[in-house]
Amino acid sequence: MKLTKERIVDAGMAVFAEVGYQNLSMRQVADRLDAHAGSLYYHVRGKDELLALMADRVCRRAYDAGTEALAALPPTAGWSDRVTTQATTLRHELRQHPGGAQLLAESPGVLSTGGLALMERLLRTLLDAELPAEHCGIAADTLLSHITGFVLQEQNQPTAPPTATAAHYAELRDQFPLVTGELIPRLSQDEKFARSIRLLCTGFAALRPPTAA
Amino acid sequence: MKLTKERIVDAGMAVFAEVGYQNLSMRQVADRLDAHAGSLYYHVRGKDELLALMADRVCRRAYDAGTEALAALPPTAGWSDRVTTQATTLRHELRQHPGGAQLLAESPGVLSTGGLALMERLLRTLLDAELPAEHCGIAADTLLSHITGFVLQEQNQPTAPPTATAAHYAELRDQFPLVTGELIPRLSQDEKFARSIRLLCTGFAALRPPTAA
DNA sequence: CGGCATTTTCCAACACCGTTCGAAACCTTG
DNA sequence: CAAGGTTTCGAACGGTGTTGGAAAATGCCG
Repeated sequence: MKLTKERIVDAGMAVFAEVGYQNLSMRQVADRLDAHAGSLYYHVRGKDELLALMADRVCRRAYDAGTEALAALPPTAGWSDRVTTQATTLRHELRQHPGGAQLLAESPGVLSTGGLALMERLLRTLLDAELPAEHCGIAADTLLSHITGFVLQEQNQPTAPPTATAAHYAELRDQFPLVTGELIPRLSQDEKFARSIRLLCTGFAALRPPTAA
Repeated sequence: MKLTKERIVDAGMAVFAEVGYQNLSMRQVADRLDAHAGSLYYHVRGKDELLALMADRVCRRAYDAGTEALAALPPTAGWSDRVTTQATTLRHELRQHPGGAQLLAESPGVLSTGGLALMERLLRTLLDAELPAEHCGIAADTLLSHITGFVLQEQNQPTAPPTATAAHYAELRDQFPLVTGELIPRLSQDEKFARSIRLLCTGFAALRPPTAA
C-alpha cells in the first residue's frame, strides 16, 4: 500500500503506544508499514518532523477529548470546572502512551495546530471567566507547563521503590524529616493532580477584579 | 589517573555543559578522562545511573545556590520572596546546561539526595509561611513540576521562528485569534517566569487560614 | 624480592540507531 | 510501447549503549 505522511504518523502512533517514546525508532515504524526505514525519508524530513507530527496529533486528540468532556459538563459548571476538565483530559491523553509527556515536551513548543487549539480554548475559558486579559497568557502558560511537568514526573517515577537498606532509610528520615514525613501522605496521583489544578485555579481566581456578588 | 564515580560525574557534567543533554554520550565522557567507554561500566551501572548522578549534582548545585541567594535576602523579605528566590535559582541552574530540564525530568523523580534537599527546604519555607500542613506537599510538588515544565518548554523553543508564508500566518491568526493576539505580548521569558511564580504564590496565599491582621 | 589475587582498564565486538544515496521498481502520461 | 517522474528498496556510513574476555595495574603476603 502506498506510503503517506498520514499513514506514517498512524504507524508512529501505534508503535509509540507499544514501546513508548524512548524506544520508538524509525525502523520499527517502517516495519509496521512493511516498508524499509529509508523509504520514510521520502515523505518526512527526519525523525524530528515525525515526532512533531505525532505531538500535534496527541494535542488534537486531547482537544477533541476535551470538547467532548466539556459538552458533558452540567450547565451549572463554573469556569474552574471547565479549566479542570481541560487539564484532566490533557493529562489523560498524555498518559495514554508511555513517555507521552516527553513527546510534547521535546517537540518544539506549542507551535503545531493542535497545540495552538488547546491553548486557544484555554485562553477563551480564562477570558470568559473574566480574568484580566493581561494575565490570561501567563495563566494558560503556567497551567500547560505545569501539566506537562506533572505528567513527566509521573511517567518516569520508578515503578518499584528501591529496596533501600533500613539504615539508609533511617538516615534519610533524619536528614529530610518533612519530605519523608506525613506531608504528601499516601495520595493517589489522581488526587495530587486534582489538588494541584485546584490550587492553580484559586490562584487564577485571586487575579479577578472584585466584582460585587 | 584513577577512575572514580566522582570523576566520571565531573566529566559528565563537563561534556553536558558543552554538548547538552541530547548529545551526551558515554564515549565523549570517556574521552575526556582519557579512558575507553567500556571502562566506565566498571564504576557505573549504565548511562541511566550516570544521568541520575548528574541530576543529583544539578539539584545539589541549585540547593547551594539557593542557600546563598536566600542569605542575601533582606530580613524583611516575606515567604513569597523566599519561594520566588528558590524558584529563580533552580531555573537559573537548569538553564546553565542545554537540556538541563530534561536531565531532571527524565531521571527518576526527586529521589536523589539533592532533589530531596530542594524539596525539604521548599516544604519548610511553606510551613513557616503558615500554610496548612496538608496542602504543603501539593504546593511544593506543583511548584517544582511547574518549574521543570517551564524550563523544558523554554529550552526547546526553536531559536528562530520559522519563516512561515504570510498566507499561512494569516490563516493562523484567523483560526487562533487569542494565541496570536496581544495576549502573551512581547514578554521576556524572565518576566513570564516571574509572573507565573507570583501567580502560584497568590494561590498558596489563598490557602492560608485568615489570620487577624 | 617473587608470586599470587584482586581490582581496574583495554579493546574488539554486538545490536541497534538515524540518515544518505544510487539503483531499481512502479506508475502515469504521451 | 517508450519516456519520465514518483516512489521504494537495499546497502552502507558513522554513531550509540553495552558486554565480555584478555590484559594490565595494583595491593598483599610470604
